[in-house]
Amino acid sequence: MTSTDAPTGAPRARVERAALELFASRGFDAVTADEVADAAGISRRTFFRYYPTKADAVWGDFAAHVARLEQLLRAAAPGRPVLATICSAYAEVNDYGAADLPVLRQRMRLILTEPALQAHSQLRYAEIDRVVAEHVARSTGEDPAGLLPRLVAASTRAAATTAFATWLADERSDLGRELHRAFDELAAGFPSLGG
Amino acid sequence: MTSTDAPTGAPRARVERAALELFASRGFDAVTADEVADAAGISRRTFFRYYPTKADAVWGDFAAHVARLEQLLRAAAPGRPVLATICSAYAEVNDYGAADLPVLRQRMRLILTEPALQAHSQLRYAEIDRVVAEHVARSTGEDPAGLLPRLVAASTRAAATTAFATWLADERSDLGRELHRAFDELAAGFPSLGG
DNA sequence: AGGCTAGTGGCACCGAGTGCCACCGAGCAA
DNA sequence: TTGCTCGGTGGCACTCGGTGCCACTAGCCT
Repeated sequence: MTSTDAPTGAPRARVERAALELFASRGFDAVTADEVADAAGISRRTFFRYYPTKADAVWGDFAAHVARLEQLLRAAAPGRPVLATICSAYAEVNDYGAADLPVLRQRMRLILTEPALQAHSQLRYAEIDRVVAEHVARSTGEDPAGLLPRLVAASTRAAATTAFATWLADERSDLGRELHRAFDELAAGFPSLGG
Repeated sequence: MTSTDAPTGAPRARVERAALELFASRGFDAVTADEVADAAGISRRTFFRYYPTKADAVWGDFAAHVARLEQLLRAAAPGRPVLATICSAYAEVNDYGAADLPVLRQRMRLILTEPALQAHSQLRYAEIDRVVAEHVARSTGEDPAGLLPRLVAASTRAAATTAFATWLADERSDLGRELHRAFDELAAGFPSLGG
């Protein structure tokens, strides 16, 4: 992802790389938007035209991410268990090639550890939750705003972010495997808790 | 909660009421910190000494909230199922008298609908997650940073916020009942999903 | 009285975002 | 070539959240 050469794709990628690098080395709050803009060779004003927020520079083309997730969910086999479908969709959307993994790690480390980005992430997650809740609603015939669709969306997202966290903590782990471990626990009502 | 008369408790409560009222009527972003301070009869500078952030004025004494949750979890019967303990703790911490319910509704509506507050809430939730994860770690003998404690903390919090959302959507619903509905689904692996 | 302390307010500053306008370059018509 | 529009850019000034600093006041103690 984020490596498409759409019209004016190149400068955006430059900004994103500069931002990630600066934030990772000096901390999100300690880097001003001016510095990111300078490092990317554009003006501060243009930076805020590319990304509505300093935080948004960390998330690549997130709208495409969500769109892809939605596509996967819509294309899923109708008979398949809902949680399995959601797990596969999460796994596939986050299936990066080995070359892109370092950037993903850098990005996720920032999002999960920097308070400002942690806060901002809730707004991005809400878009994901909407898409997942709609899928659950389609699968069960319930209202997307009802308890079950919302709950499944929120819990699966919780599983996904938890998987990301444990994946980050272990340099050698595999993201897909962590996702499955988390979803398996969730789907079975946390059997590892015992009683 | 938040109705204790601790030293200098009164002015803080005035600020909180003014903030809640203004934010609810005109929207969080449309109200400046100056306006809240004026409405509460204090200076802007003092406002930011009471609350480190405009958003924090919406959450009452949240630290006490978390402390109470932690106490309940520590005092729980050791043999009891972990999820049941967590559900009870959430329910008890959020068990308000009828007189305080309107304020709670106002507060939660703001937190769940205003984007800026939605983002900020993630930082508060992280404190809750820490406490819950530690409880799970104590109960299972695992590392609090491991997958299971983190996952249970994140999923139960997801259940709680979902319960809040459905509670908000129905004027006549009972928060405790919504919490139990959500936790029951979660603990049983979402039986309502069917297969 | 003098002195200490806690709480307050005012002031100046930084940084994120935004609206506005001026500029520049590519295309296109005459 | 000249003149035109037009999308992308940069500069500028402004609002607002948040912070550091200092001066002031009210108690309170001896």
